Amino acid sequence: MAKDMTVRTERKRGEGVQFVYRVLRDDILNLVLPPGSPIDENQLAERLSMSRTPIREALVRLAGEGLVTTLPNRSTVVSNIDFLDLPSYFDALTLMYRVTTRLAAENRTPQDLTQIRALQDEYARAVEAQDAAAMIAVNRDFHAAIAEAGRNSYYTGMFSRLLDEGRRLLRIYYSSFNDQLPRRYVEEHEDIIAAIEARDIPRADRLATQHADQIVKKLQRLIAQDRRRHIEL
Amino acid sequence: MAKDMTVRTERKRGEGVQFVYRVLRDDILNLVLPPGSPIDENQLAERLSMSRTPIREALVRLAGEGLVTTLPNRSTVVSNIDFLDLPSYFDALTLMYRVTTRLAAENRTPQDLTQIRALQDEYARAVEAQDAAAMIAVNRDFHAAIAEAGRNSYYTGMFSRLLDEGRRLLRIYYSSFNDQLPRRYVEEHEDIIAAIEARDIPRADRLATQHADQIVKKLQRLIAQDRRRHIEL
DNA sequence: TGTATTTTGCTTGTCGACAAAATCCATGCG
DNA sequence: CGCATGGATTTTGTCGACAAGCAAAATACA
Repeated sequence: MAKDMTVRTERKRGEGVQFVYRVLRDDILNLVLPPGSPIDENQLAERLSMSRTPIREALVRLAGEGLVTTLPNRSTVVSNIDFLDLPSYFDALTLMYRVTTRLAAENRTPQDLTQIRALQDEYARAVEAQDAAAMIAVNRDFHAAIAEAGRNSYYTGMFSRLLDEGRRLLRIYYSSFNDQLPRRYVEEHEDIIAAIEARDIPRADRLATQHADQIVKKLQRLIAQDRRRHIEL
Repeated sequence: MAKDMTVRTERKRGEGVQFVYRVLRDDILNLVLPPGSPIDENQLAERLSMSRTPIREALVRLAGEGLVTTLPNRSTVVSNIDFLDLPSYFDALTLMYRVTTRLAAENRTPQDLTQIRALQDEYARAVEAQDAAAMIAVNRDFHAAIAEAGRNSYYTGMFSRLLDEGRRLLRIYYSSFNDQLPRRYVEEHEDIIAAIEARDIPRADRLATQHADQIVKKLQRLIAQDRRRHIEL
């Protein structure tokens, strides 16, 4: 029989929605709920032992972020990853990589640098441990920290959303990860940090562009492979 | 006595949330509800003659877009415009002006051009009529249409949100509008359209940058004036 | 008179219930 | 045998109710 997923924690008033939101968000980004999965409100309400109202509010939030799609009068489902739109996604991602890294080189404080370095260390450990899930999550946080150092809340907001969206994509294609690329990413991160520390804006821009291209190309290759496999079945 | 604001339209099931959302959004963007206004759920529920549930869902959506702020266990209020963050805003706006216009020059179809021209005509009419509200709204749609022509849904999404946010700012400072600048904007729009039609990407980029700088500088001047006025009181 | 504390009133967060809509399923017809 | 029809069931959208939480009013006290 399946594991009992019921969660019956005592929660303070007001924390309910946030709790549901986080649970669902994590499950979606980690592909525990793969794209297309229907989300049953009643079932969730029972599982988390709360009423449907907070569940619905969490779903509305997720829908606002595009992680979930509500079909009127029909079930809400985990949003699909639109593969036709991937070139646009890569384009936007590369642009945000560039502008956030540039701004970081311009505005970083010493505190920002220590924070960024800490995440870089964590990333290196994840690579050493061949822990793909951790690599994906920490990589996200690493670049989010760089964006923070740029001190532009609009960019950090946009970029965070793009990176979250990307987590699902990476999860699909980087699930088994045993080549030498991650190590290369570690080195590229080091270079980026150096440029940010040196306040060398053009170099930061160049490195960020290269790094983004690197990742995008790798993903495109993996996706192309995957496509071919599907066709040849 | 105040006008009776009660709205008692028969609405189909499922349209309730969208209705509230649109009413509130319009009121917020048009400063009918100025920043800081508290939004009372009960009052709204009575005014729109529906229960609090759909109202809350609409508020959650608006909170997700940053247009309202929910203080836990306290009233939700219309989000303030963060004047300290304005340089960041202008920066992000300029960037999005550039990339969307570039992409439009690259990918526009004839249909896109007719759509853009239609909005440009509408804008010119608004300028002629000295209708500031219409100018602001149509200007938004004009640039959104250019973004659409660029065929990158991530950019259009980001840009739309920035433009909406900007509507409030423009509303504050462009409420009385009687100088020669709007006419200049019309001309600049014309030039941008020409560059997009000619698929001249560098020129489109340059013109978009100039146009954005123009608007940003004007706003900064108005804001600086306003600041001084406040201080001198 | 001024400050600390209780009370009161109002607003929000959550709940269970109900009705409209959609889906499912069995039956009947071509 | 396939497809349409219609009722039963599930699921969503909305409602009214109620308790927890906060702010201001009222009270007690120095």
